[in-house]
Amino acid sequence: MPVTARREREKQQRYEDIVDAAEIIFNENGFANTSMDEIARAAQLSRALLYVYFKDKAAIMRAVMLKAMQAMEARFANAFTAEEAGMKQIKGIGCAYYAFSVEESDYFDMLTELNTFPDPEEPDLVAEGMLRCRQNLDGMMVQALENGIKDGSLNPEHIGDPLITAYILQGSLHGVIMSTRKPKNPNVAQVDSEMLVKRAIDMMCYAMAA
Amino acid sequence: MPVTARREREKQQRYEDIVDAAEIIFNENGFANTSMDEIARAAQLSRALLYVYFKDKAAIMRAVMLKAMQAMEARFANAFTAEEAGMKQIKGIGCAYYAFSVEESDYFDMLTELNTFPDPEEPDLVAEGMLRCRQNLDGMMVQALENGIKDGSLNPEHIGDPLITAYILQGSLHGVIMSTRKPKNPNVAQVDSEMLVKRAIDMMCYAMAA
DNA sequence: ACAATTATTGACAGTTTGTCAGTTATTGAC
DNA sequence: GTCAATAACTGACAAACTGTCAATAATTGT
Repeated sequence: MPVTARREREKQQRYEDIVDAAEIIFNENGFANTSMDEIARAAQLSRALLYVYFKDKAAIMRAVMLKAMQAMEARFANAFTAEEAGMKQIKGIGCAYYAFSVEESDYFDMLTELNTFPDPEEPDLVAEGMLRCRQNLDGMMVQALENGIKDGSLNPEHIGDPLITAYILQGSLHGVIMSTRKPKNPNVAQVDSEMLVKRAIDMMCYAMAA
Repeated sequence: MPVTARREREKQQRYEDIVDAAEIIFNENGFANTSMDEIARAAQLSRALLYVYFKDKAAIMRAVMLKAMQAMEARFANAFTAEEAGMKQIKGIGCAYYAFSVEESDYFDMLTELNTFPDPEEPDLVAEGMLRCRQNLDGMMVQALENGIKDGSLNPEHIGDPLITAYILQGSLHGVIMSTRKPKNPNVAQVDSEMLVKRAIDMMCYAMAA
């Protein structure tokens, strides 16, 4: 009689209901302009119940951010397995990052916010999930770089420590895409952002090519 | 009888008092955890008076962000004028950016936040100042790139449209530095961030070199 | 001296937050 | 089926914060 198990499943379901509802509202109004009341209404629950499942609004936000990271991880994995050669894998991951930023732009923006978002007071399951996700992302990049060194498509001299290079690639690509997303600078708004990002990817690849 | 002028100066002074006080509190507690009351107390003014000078808390934040941009602009200008050759100017600006992120890290973090910060409902003097600042930044980068093409230190084929390349350089460098600043990823925390950033600069320069 | 203008503030109404005592629903034992 | 125990859920409260406005205080020119 797995009654405990069913309870557990229902609890999990409520949790996801809340996160799914919050995701919509956050994307509509932004984190700061969203109240717990709105989330509760969207999830058809009482506001007080939200506090049973989450410490506060920021904790809900982090749960949504984890979803965003996992969505990106899936795209990275697709791009990674679609190619054999290291250079092509790197380029593929770069393009996947850009596609992600266009096709799941809300998630991309959440990952941008994550950079300035406060960490939880005490690590929880969400933080743990984020960490695993990050490690997977890093792992794929490192693997691709090592592949490229082995298969001769990348220059080991230019890459040095693959982990460091992976950080550089991720950071710079995120920065470039980010700078084209909310164009407070009217000049940037006018440029073709796809071309710009592709050029950035090409520059990095050129700098690493054998 | 420049009594009006003195009034104007005093008004300007109050304005700056508020911004200076807010800057400290924001950096201590973060924007979200700062109340108008705290700012008012720090500036030794009544809370209501803040609303005479600023529409709301976000407007004060934007004023601080403008200061941050101007601080960075000054560093860019120093680096730019310190060199003659285009390549050296670009590299110098890159290093200045990193130095800025270390020596004025609070300002750097504010500029990171600026990416996800809401724009004012209606453009004001602060927004105008930011725009000018951005144009100056872009202008210096473009100038340096054009210098490099003229003096043969940079490869025009690899640069293409200097403005596009300027955006790429700024975006990617900001992204790389940002990714090393709040290391939610414990691995990143362990790496030598100066080395990492310098390597990123070298990669970009290598990709543009003649 | 005083009317007019400008600067400043106290205090109010409206939101939102986090909590907790209390209510309702579900379960397993008998 | 009944009922005590446990779990799920909620109404309602105190505290904090926001933005505004009428009222007060200070400064100016006449």
